[in-house]
Amino acid sequence: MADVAPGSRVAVAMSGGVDSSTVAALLVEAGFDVVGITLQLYDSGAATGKPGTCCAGSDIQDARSVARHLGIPHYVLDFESRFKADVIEPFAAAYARGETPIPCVSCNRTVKFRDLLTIARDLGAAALATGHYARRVVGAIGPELHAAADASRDQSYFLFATRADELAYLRFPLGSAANKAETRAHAARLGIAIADKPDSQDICFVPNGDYANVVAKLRPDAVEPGDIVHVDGRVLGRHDGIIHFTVGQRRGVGVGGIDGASSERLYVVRLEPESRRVIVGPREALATATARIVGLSWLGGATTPGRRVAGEVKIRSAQAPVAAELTFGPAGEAQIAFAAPEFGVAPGQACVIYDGGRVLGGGFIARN
RNA sequence: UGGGGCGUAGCCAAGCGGUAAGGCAGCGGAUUUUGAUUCCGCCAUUCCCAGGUUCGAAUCCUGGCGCCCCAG
Repeated sequence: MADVAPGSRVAVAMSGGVDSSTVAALLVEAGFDVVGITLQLYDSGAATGKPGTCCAGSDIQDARSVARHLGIPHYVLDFESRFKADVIEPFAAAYARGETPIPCVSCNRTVKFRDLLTIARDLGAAALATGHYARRVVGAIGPELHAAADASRDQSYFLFATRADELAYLRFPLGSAANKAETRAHAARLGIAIADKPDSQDICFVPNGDYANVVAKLRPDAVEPGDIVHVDGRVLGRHDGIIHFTVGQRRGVGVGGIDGASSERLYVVRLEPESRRVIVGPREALATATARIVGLSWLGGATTPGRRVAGEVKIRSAQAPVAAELTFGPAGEAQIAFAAPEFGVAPGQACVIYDGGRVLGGGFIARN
């Protein structure tokens, strides 16, 4: 926050969780004119009783009481329709297409860093702070996005689509925290009642982790049963809809020990929405050397087609970066070549490329 | 109805007289602001059925029943 004038107004995106509540408290303590903003993103009734998610109904109450405790103004904005259009519907559409969406990225790039950010500006705030574990480092030509100091909590993967102009306005005060315990210690020290609240997990708008049920309601057409087919051609069984599967998945396929077949673990290798087939095979069948990414977002300089960039990539959040090379393709596209084969490269998921701890950019893994 | 083989958990399968391996699937948990992966734990008082031998049987014997293969 060093580059924000002391005492100036700062907006804080308060989800009602420990992290963003602590950010608000720390900024109040540091003397900023803090304004809390909480978004109502979906029907809170549907998620009632589901603790630990980032934006649930009860969390709005938590955010409100933290703001009251801190003595700061607090606004709750109804973003339900935008969230539905920009996050939930694309989420369902992706599953219907046989992809595995990553709603947190959609949410950050639209509802939070586009819409909420605009409102923060309208409120006269000099910056918008969030509770993300990522670092914003001011480099030679402007702010850069870096992984959090605590690699185990790093959330930069979910922020790869952040644009330079947005990054200029954003602040992530927790990015340099040593670990979550440090955040909780701050929360306790600053008298935040929810200092011990569990971490969020699962998709915030999906109660009980049953995302397929949410997809089914929005896209009943996408829930047609089909065959489960082995890569060698054998039909092993039936499934209840392609939306229940993701590339790389092992459990829940339900086709172990088929009629004398070898008792090897079977993974989902590919989804074929046209024929509604789920193709499964041994782990080796998942090995992938390259991936085409679309919807490229780039913070690392020129994107001239043919230009190559060596770095490390993540194709899922909870994974150590692995060596790879990116080659820019036509507008918005790039090709990734992994130094060693990757297993479980799922279309729809994000592929983020790093240079050391710095996020250069990323995109979404395309099918085929 | 001659010959041969086999019947162990949802599936595959070890065991060959000493008190039921393992794998797959499934279930539970840990991890995780996506989906997954991974890891940990659980999962046959019982071996097709009925008798018998034995201190002791899934393992040996007898008789059933059920499959499979070859030959008619």
